[in-house]
Amino acid sequence: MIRSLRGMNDILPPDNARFEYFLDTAASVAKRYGFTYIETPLLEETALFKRSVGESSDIVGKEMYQFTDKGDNDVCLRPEGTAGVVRAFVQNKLDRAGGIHRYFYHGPMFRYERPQKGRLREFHQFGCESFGVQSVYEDVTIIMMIADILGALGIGYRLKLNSLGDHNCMPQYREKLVGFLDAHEAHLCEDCLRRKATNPIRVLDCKNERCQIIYKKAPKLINNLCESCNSDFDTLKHLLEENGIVYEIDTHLVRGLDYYSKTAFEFVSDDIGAQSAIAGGGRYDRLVEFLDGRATPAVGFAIGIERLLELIAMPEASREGYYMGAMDTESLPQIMQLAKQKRMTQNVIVEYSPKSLKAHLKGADRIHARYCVVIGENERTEGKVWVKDLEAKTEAVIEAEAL
RNA sequence: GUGGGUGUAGCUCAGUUGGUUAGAGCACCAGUUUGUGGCACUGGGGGUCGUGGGUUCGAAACCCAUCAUCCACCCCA
Repeated sequence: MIRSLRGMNDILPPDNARFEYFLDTAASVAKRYGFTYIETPLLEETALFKRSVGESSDIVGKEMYQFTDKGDNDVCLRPEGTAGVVRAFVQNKLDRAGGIHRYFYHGPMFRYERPQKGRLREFHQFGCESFGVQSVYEDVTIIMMIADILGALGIGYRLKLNSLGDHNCMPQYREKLVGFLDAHEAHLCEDCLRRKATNPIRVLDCKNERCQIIYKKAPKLINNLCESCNSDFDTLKHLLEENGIVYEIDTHLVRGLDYYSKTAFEFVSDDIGAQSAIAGGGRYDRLVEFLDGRATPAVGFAIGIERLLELIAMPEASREGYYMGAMDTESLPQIMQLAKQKRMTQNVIVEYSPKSLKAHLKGADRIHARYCVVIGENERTEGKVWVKDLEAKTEAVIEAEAL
């Protein structure tokens, strides 16, 4: 038997209903916030991700589905959504057009990782990207939008917040931190020594207890922000408070992708296992430039759809649609015609084998149909149909055209 | 990439210190006699016990390998 590849799943009932419900909900909220749908290719030039996500990240370093195509191009399946949207933004010269551009997207992402609960090799994200707004108010709006989406789905969460500084204060802080790490080099774990060289900010996220004890005394980025970063972060916090959004500051929140600056946030759930991040994002003011566009401030996020699925509170399923059947072979053609008519506006399932009324009712009930329509000999000779509303438990024999 | 757990019916799982035709519940199909659903009852279909070796008179069970899957580390959505 041929199986799907490891970490790549089919989405079947009943999860597909949740999946669809999530997309409907998220897209309609995003539209209310002025975002429009954008679709970009699943396959992109490898260089795009190297330059945006960053070579020091695990995603680019070891998790990409990368290969050479028949035209000898170095390509890979997208491991995340932002890079492609930014590429599209630049390629279509929207950076030069000026103004504000807001997009949302959804679709599969690919990362070659060892699968576990909440972590797949092919998974789906819903994300938004906003271009051209410098104001931290946009960051707040985006966070409120995620809260709206999660709220509409009945999903509880904790919001973690941090500021990563900008090209002004971050490099200075980095130096300060490296100085601190040099002073404690003898006591650091191997991973941290490696991180010190590649991406020193990441050491703060180290799970090693001995390292964490040391880092308690490490300089904190949040205390080393420049004036504008600091005041933006304050504004962000105040606005969130005023809008009733509870957050916690997590100075160790260092998004894994290199392009973030200033605002970084992560929505986590405590109910879904070790892979607890359900949404993450932040500001990436330099990324458009990195991808050869004109400097454009931007902020965005992505939601991991599979991680939400089991948390979604679905609206109660009600009886829906029609079940149609005949009691004798002669009546079957009429059922087919009735079904054709009704399908202009309604869901209709037709039972093709003639059977007793009782058996039809059983069948209609099993598929949760609202109405059971049956034609027997009596109805056929009179040009009528028998209809029962399985919810109201009422029934009637009516003219076929009146159905 | 590293560690641990688990593979028996469509699903959830039993299966005694190795013993004869491998079971249950749910689901599915059919029936319970005149044209009335959910309940109940009766019957039925469906399994090369993940795969390949080995030990044994005999393996679903014990051993080895392999594959798959799950969980965790790592990292992240």
